[in-house]
Amino acid sequence: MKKLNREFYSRDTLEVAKDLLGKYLVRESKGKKIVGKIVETEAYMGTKDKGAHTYSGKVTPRTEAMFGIPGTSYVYLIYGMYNCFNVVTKEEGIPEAVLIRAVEPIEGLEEMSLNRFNKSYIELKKREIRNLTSGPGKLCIALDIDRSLNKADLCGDNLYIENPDVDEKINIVESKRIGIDYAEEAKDYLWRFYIEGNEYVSVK
DNA sequence: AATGCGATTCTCT
DNA sequence: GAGAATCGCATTT
Repeated sequence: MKKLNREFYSRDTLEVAKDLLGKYLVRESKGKKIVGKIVETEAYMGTKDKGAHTYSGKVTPRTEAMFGIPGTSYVYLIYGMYNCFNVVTKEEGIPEAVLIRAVEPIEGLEEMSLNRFNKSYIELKKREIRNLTSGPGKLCIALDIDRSLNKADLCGDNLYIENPDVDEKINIVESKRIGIDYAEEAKDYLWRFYIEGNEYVSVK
């Protein structure tokens, strides 16, 4: 059983965020399979986190997904044009989630390239290859993830996460989260995790 | 009904 | 390193 089950997600959010590093995010749509290795994550800790959408604790149309069952998705629109993909964790009613900030392209390179730059993978410049999936908005474009996948079940078949066949040793770096300067003391929490030395991490 | 702005990315300089 | 693009949501009138 390679696919991560509900129990994996039904744990402490910081643990899930770290354990997701090195796992394979799989997207199946239109008969195509796209796979990226998760290399960067951020934890958002519900009502005690000023950086989280759910800090107020109120259920709203946008944040409703974060209150859902662990192992489902929370996809939201940011800056009017980009989607961000999160994994809902902990337990139903506790609005915590892990933002997937970057993946490393593994399989379906041609499909990713077409989604991102509308041209073939072999035509990409080095810079474009590095920018395929090195950010939360970028990976959503590459893996064809949008808000139609909000509240999707990650224990299903369209979008899921699995263990790689051979897991390699990784060093995890802990650092401050990106883009939440308004979050007062919470902006300094070391709730961002990434694989040391990986080229696809968005901010080193 | 109106307002203000963001868990980003891209393109320039 | 700075500025633009762009719109749904949360909050305020």
